[in-house]
Amino acid sequence: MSQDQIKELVDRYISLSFSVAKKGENLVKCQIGDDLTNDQHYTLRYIHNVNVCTSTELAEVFEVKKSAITAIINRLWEKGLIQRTRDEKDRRVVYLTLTEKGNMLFAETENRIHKLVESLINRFEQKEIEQFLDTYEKLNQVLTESKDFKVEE
Amino acid sequence: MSQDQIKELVDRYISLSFSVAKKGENLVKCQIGDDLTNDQHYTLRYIHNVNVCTSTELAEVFEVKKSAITAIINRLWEKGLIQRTRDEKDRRVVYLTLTEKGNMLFAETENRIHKLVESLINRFEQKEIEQFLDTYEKLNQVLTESKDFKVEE
DNA sequence: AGTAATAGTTAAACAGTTTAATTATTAAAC
DNA sequence: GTTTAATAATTAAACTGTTTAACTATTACT
Repeated sequence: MSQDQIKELVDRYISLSFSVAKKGENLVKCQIGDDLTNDQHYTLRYIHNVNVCTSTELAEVFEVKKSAITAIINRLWEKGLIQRTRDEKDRRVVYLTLTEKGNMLFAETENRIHKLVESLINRFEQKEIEQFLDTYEKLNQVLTESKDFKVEE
Repeated sequence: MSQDQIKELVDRYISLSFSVAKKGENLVKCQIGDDLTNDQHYTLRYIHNVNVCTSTELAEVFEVKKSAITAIINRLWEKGLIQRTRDEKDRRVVYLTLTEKGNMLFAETENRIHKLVESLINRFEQKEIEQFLDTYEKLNQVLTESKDFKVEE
């Protein structure tokens, strides 16, 4: 691959990833409505998937500081969507789970997002999506491995 | 495509897009350093590409309200990276351009991001990237057309 | 001339973020 | 065993980015 070809691919990727991220976020926000923010929904999704977790775990997964998690969990807790339970063995630990209300709201919201994504996916051939997702998955892996990428001077 | 197949593809896409976005943002942030935020860099990139623009144009492109643009432009202006010039014909309009300093900082930062993305892209076959970007581009188009998607009840 | 619309800003309020300090608890060292 | 480390979570202050609503200045319409 020549330098020019690489530069062109890099440029294309950078502007596409920016544009797709912005537009995707906005569309998701429309589906979620006013009860939750996107980040709050993502948080509910994670807890829903793992069933139980801690702030430390969320901070690692979302790659933010624990105090950022405390803030977001506080807001979900104030809305009655999340339960905090202290570990009786190790009383430093607080387990996070969804309340009944949290589960309901998540299910509703997730359903709308599913319908949105389904309507997007239906615009493609199955084969094309699968290829796309395969590369996307690989990209996700490469991003994980590049976590400590440094430009050599 | 069966319902289950669709559901699986949708699930895969949702979690991947979330994960890739988060990790990508974090990697970019590492390259940008402490002089700029990601959004500030994106703003500089847009102005750099079009050379001259207005707040209204930025608000449309970024899909945010104009007051959000005022805030971000103020911060870039305070750092001496952006120039504001009133239109002499229509004195309501303010043209935004990069200052010398803005151009320099953008070039430096963009260069580091380019090297990052290049290192990512090099992990793939050229053919695979091109296919991926083609679908990504189509997705971007579909997202634009879906701007007013509503779930039918 | 008088009313609409447009471009941009300001102010208040909120979500999400970081850094630094703090509390409570457990683990390790000696 | 007591003291020192480390860990889990929270709090407080500060900042960025966002929206809504009100406002200023200017231009366009009728």
